[in-house]
This record gives sequence, C-alpha cells and structure tokens, in this order.
Amino acid sequence: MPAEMPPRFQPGTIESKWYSFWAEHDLFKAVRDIRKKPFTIMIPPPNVTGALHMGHALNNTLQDAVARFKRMQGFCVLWLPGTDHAGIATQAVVEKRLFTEQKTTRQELGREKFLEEIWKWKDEYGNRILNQLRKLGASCDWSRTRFTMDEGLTRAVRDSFVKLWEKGLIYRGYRMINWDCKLQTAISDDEIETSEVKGSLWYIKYPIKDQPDKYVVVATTRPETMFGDTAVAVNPDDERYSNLVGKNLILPIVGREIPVIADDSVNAEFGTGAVKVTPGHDFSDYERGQRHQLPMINVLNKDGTLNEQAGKYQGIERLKARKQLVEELDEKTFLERVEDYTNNVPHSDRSKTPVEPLLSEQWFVKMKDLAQPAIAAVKPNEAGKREITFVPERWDKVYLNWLENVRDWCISRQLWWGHRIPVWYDADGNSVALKEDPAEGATHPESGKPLVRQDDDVLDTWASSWLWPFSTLGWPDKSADLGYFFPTHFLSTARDIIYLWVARMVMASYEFTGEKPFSTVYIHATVLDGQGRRMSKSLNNGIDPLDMFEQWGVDAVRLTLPLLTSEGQDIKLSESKFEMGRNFCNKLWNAARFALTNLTDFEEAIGKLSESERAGLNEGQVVELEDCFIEGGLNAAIVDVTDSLERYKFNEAAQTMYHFVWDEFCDWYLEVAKPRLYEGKGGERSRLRVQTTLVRVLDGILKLLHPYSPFITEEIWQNLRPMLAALRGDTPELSLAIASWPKPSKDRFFEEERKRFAFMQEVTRALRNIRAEHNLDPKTQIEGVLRVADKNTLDLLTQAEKETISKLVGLSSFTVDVGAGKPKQAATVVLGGGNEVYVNMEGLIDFQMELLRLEANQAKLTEGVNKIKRKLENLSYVERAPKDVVQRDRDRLSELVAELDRIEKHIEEVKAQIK
RNA sequence: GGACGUGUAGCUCAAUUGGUUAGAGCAUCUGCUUUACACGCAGAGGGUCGGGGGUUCGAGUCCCUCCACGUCCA
Repeated sequence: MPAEMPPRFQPGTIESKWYSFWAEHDLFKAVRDIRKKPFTIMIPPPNVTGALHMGHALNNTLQDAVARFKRMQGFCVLWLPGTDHAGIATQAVVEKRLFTEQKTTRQELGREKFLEEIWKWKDEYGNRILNQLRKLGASCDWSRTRFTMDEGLTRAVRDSFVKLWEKGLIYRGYRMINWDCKLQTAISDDEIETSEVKGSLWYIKYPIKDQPDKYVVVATTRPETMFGDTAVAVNPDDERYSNLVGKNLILPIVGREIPVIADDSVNAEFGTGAVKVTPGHDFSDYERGQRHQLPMINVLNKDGTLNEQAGKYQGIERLKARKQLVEELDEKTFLERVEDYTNNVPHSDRSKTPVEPLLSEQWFVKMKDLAQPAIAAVKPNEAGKREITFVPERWDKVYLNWLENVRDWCISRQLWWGHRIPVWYDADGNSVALKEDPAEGATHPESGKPLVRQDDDVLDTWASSWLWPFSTLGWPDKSADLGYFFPTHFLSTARDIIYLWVARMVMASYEFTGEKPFSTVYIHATVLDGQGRRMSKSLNNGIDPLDMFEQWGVDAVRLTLPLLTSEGQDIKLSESKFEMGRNFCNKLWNAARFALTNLTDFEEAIGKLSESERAGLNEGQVVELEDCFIEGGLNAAIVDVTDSLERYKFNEAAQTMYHFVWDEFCDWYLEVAKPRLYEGKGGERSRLRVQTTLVRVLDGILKLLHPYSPFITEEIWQNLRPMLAALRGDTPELSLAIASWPKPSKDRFFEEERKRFAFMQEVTRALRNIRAEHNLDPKTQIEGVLRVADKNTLDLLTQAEKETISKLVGLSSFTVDVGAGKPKQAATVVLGGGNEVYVNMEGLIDFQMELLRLEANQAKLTEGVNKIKRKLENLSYVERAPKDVVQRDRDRLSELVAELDRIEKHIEEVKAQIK
C-alpha cells in the first residue's frame, strides 16, 4: 500500500497540491484547435466585491462538472472566468472604506481621485472570489480572465452604445424612474423588489370648494406626497361621486385648488373610492396625469427629504415628515380615521431602502425591437427545434413573459464607478455619442459647435454584462477566439437573473453579433436553509462554503450538492447533509486503498506476460463471474452517467455513481474478490485477472467521478497510474483531468452473468437473513442448504460461487441440489422459482422465532396474492389490458401462490415440531 | 389578481410513455472492533402517495376541484 494512504481520507493536503499541478501544466488553458470541437462556458461574472456563497458553490460545481466532462470527452473546452464591476456595490464599499479609514468622501476627493481609489481597491481585493473558485477546483482558463471594466470590454460597451444610438434605440427623457434615495441614483425596474410593509391607510378630508363643511374623503398610504397632488380621481361609474366630477377641492394645509376627475383606472372598492392623484410620485398617477393633462409637481429632493413645495416641511425626511403631517392634519380635523394596512412597498435591491418613483432626466434603451429575436430564439420552429433551450424547460415561460411585456430600460446611473456614458454636448446641449473620446476642439457633427462636456452619468452594470458572452472573446473585433468559441454552449445561472441578465444577453447577442449567445441555459436550484428559507445576511442562516470545504473537504461538498439536487427542485441544505458526500469520499478512498494494497506486485506480474497476454488482460477478458458482474456494471454506469451528463441531469449521474461504487463495487465485488487476493483462490492467473479488473474498474470509476470530485479522483488515479501504465503498455496521460472519458462497449454488459450473480446475491441474503433473525453468533459456522427446483437453476452456481456464498455467509458446509432435503431442525427462506434455502439449526433452533418469521412472510405473500387475484377477477381487465400485462400478472400470481403454499407447508412443519 | 412550482416513510428526496408487492439517503431498532473503511459491515421495522371527485380494465403518475406551502410578476 502506498504509505501516504491513511485509513481515513484527509482532503486538506491534496486539494492545493493538485490544483497547483493542473495550473502548472496549463491543463485548463483553451488552445484553439480546428481538429477539436469547441465547448464554451461563460461564467456568470460574480460581483468584484463578492465572496463565494452556497449558490456560487453549487453553480460553479455544475459548470466545472460540465467543463471537465467535455474536456475528457475531447472537446476544446473554454470555461472563461471573470468578475463584473458592480457599479453601485463597489462604489458603496469603497466610499465606506474611505470614510472609516481616511474620514473623507468621494465628493471631497473628486471624480478622478475617487476612481483611482476604486482601482486600487480592486487590485487589492478584487480577486477574492476568483481565488475562492480556485479552491473549489474550478477548471477555468485563468489566462482569459475578464473584468467588465477592462479596456477591451469597455470598448465593447462604447461600441454597442454608439450602435444603438445610431439606430435610434437610445433616448434621453424626463420620465418617472425608480430612485434610490440612499444611493442617490436611478435604478431599473428589475433592481427593485417589493416587500410587504405593515403601515396605515389614512383617510383625509379634502374640502369641496365653495361648499363649507362638505368634503371628499380620500384614503392614502402616503400622505406626505399630498403636496404634489394635482387632482382627486374617482371611477366614472361610481354614483357616489358622479355629481362632484369637475368640481374643485381645496388641498388641506396647502390651500391649493385641485379638480375631481373621473378615470377608469380607479378601483371604487379601495378606501372611499376617491384617490388622490400625485403624478410626480406614483407610476399609475403619472399615467392618470398624462391622460388628464394634470400638472406634475415634484415634492422630493434627491436625498429623500421634502423640498420647497412642502412649505414648512421642507428639508424633513419623507417618513418623518409623514408623521408630523398626519399629526397636523389630525389637529386641524382633516384626518377622518386611520386603518391598519399592509401594502407592497418597492425596495431597492442594493440599499434595501424604499424606492421613490421620481421624475427625472435619464437615458433609456428602447427594448421592443430588441426583444423580438430573443423571443423567437426560445420558441420551437417548424421542425420543433429551439435555438436556445432552457433546462428545466419551464423557465422559458418566465423569460418569455418578461420579454413579451418588456419596458424600456433605464440605463443611466448617477454614479462615478462604471462606464461613463459616451455622450458629449455642445454649448447648446446638442448631444452626440462617440466611440472614441473627442479630440481637443472637436465639434458636434450637426451643429458644428465645439463639444464642451461629457455626460456625467455612468451606465448600468448590466449594460456591460449583457455583452459578456462575446465581449470577453474580443468583440467588436472579429477575433480568432470569437470565431472559434462563439456562440457558446452552456450557461448555468440562478433564476433571479433570467431577465436582468439572460434575456438581455440574448437580445444583445442577436443585435450585435447576429447569433445566439449560447445554446443551453441551465437554471440551477436555489440553495435554501434547512427550514426552506432563502439564505440571507439578515437571517444569518447562510452556510459558508469555505467553512464547509474546511470541514468536509471540497470533493465531499461538490458531490453532495448534486446528490441533493434533483432537477428543478430547490435544495434544503444543512451542514450535516455534507456527511453524505464525506462518507462517500471516504468509502471511495478505502476501496482504492484496498485495491492498491493488493496491487503491489501487479506491475511485476504483468511484466512477465507475453504481449498478447497483456493485451488480452488490458482489453478486459474476464472469466470469473464476479469480474463479469463488475465489468458489466461499469459498462452500464458509463452509459448512464454519460447520458445523464449529456442531458445535464446532474443528480442522476451522481446517484448512479454513488450506487455503483458503494453497492456494487464495494459491497459485493471487493468482498467476493478477497479470497482470490488473500487466499490464492483460483491460483496465480485468477489473481492477475482480479487485479486487472480492479485496475480497470477503479480507473473507470475515477474517470466517471472526476467531474464531480476532481481532487480525490486525481489523487487516487495518480497512485494507480503505474499499474495502468503496466496494463496498457503505454504512458498514461499526465493527469486524470485530461484523460479520456470511458467509452461503453455493446458486448460488455454481461447480462447473463449479472443474472447469475444476482441469484448468488439472493441466496447469500437469504442465508444472512436467517443468521440475523435467529441471532446466530457471527463466529459460528453454520450448515447451509440450497434446494433448487431444477437442473437449470443448479447450473447457475458453479463451485466457485458456492465457495463465495460459503465465505460471505460463514458456512461450514453448503449443500446445493435439485430437491435437496430440509434438515430436521431448520430455518427456512422460500425463494422464487421453487427454490428454498435452509440452515441446519440442530441445537440452535427457536421454533417460536421461526414460526414468527414464516408467518410474517406468509402475511406479506397473502397480501400480494389477494391484490393480483382481485385484478384478475375483474373481467374487463383481463379483456382490455394488453395481453403481456395480464400474462405477467398470471405468472406472478402462480409464482406467489406457489411460494405461499410452500411457506404454509413449512409453517405446518414448524407447528408440528412445537407440539 | 396572474403565472409557475411543491405536497410520497419521522426528516430530505426518487419513481420512464398510466401496468409486478411505491424506492434511496439520513434517523430508528438488532447484531458485529470480520486484517479497505464504525465516515464501516450484516439484518430489520416504517408509507390509506395533501383532501375530494372524474377518466380508465388499471392512477403516486392524466383531468377537475379544494386545502396548504413556496417563488416570481402585477
């Protein structure tokens, strides 16, 4: 045994060792090769400020599994890593840092200095998450790492902006947008999330002009916006108010006159049926205002305080102002009543503060035309094929629903960190978009006047991320990389950025390259905590993947995640779940340890063979039943795992391997093989055959598992490499990471042999069952008898298998014969096909126990018999069901009845002995 | 309000186009330091498949309806 193999797998040391090895040999570098097919995966670029969380761990485990699988299959795999500049988040991080460390603000530093600070920060800390991905084992081509603020990607952003500008798809407008008061920037519709907030519904009296003591009561959740009210609206069918439409009201406290208008959009059921209309601060009021040509009044400053429109409330923060205003309304008897009310308040994704709808001058992209090709791409064409496929498929509905109702995209942000909008103005405010910064003295192409300033705003970060699949490959240049690796093949991402990112990439790709960005979009599971809640900082229920790596090993974590994730289902994760993967890794480790211990003389033995003998072994010639069994099992596993991975059924592939390694290879093959290794059973040639099978099957297992658990498989495989070299008669690949993926063979399923092996297993289990249920001392050798129904069954077991059974069960003797006699004092298991197993229990028998066992069996059989009988007694079933189905039931019934008869016979015999 | 998803053993999840007595892992119980592994081995128990209705010879699976939970959109 290699000295370095301890009895427990110790992941820590080998992980960095092999990662460095792969890196040193450039194994993940994608070198364009026209003889190979490309396979390209673009990493969803994490925020440069980010740290690896469980969602990343899952997502990148799956991407790495695909990358490694395809690489082993011989594709030229490019998995391109990188980060995005995360405008808001990064700016916020650096601002905070500046304040705590230097007590300064970005305003004091000025734009240029501040950006220098950010770049400094980025150089120092920006690689954290990428290094964490290395820990995970990610087989990315690090030589192609990209950052959305890189020179090349910046050029792509400028180029794409100007292209859209020239097509007239970019416009500047004074529109209502979502305003983040804390960060003081516009954000897009997709960056807000609504959450329920317990608040109040205030009923406020708006006096009717010239009708003292008469008033209209309006209900509102936002009284502080009343300074911007320019109407009160009612539903035109609402008879309560029909006589008031067209009349004027006096806005309380303010004293301004506003009209009562009728508008279909008003829900007469809500509140009093009369609502205040504040076109400057509410999206639906904005639309009402447009319809009725109402004035728009802005009452808010950009920091969320009220402005001069609010009179004495000027300068007071909106929520504070609300409180004080309500008190004043109450004092002045304008407040009729207050109700508790829970409403949905939009919050900024970034700052988590309530978002204000605000009128402001912003840049927008027209989306409707861009959406059309993106919609067509996921719909099946006439042949039923799709350009882009979602896995699981149902997510295409989410994608389509968004695109079909897409709204214009607000792309300007009032930040400094990001791609500055490449628009310049002349002194008259005429604007032009330019790919290159204008030279000194450049003029506006139409006005001819000098360009005097650049737009101050930067672009939304997504306006660079949406170019990611091709900007990272050199676009807008027609680079060789772009030609070879694009369109990409597999994108794996989280569901919550289907429209923020996925849909926009598809739009951008068709618009700028004329091609799809990728062919498969895999939407991975969401990782939840043990109680099914999202992991979040506020709940503090997150599980840190790096802690888990430390605690259980990277391979264990990587294997556990797909084991838990059946397609489309979210994962409820708790730390202890990783035990499953850890235990499996240890199992694999020990199986390898066992194999390698027994292979120390293998190279020497192979060396003594003739070339043809060696070749025969290398090709997997098998004689012994168990070798056929495990070779057949491996072959089936190759077929299943390959097929599962091709279809991105990660859970299926992981389950297949878990079962094959543990249940077939360890529990049965290794146990059955032991006598040939330890005791010389079958002689030298048999020993060499079992060793060869160990080498071949272990090699296959390691290859099939490598995409999931790259470190442990590499470690074991390197230990196995000398044996593989001897067996193969050549020099194996440098690393498992570039070894070739196993190929199945049509004639190596060994179905007949696997049936015979299954019979042996059945007999073994029956005998073990008797041992256990009769509490026989494990050290006591017992006499077993197998009574078979006929000669054919007898032939299923050769002398070797009889010896195997004896060994596995601990038999002193094992009699197998057609109609073999049952010992006088016996424990019995009735098998199918008329076969029975006995253990001679002379001197050991507990007849009561035996009776209990048999009766339990009898009860089960009776239940089964009755079920099938009822079915077969149903005439229409027999007439209408397919013949083979009915026949199967008939066969099954006669089989069960026969078993039941035999059980009952044994019961009678036991009862007779008790008396 | 709309869309999608989920409900199967104590827990976490499987179950091809409807067709043998619904399967794993964890947990539980019994026995075992058997020289790869106690992170293990052997054996066992445990389910009216959320409720109701329908289609069908036959439903965990298809349809309707109700209930519960989750996510997204408005």
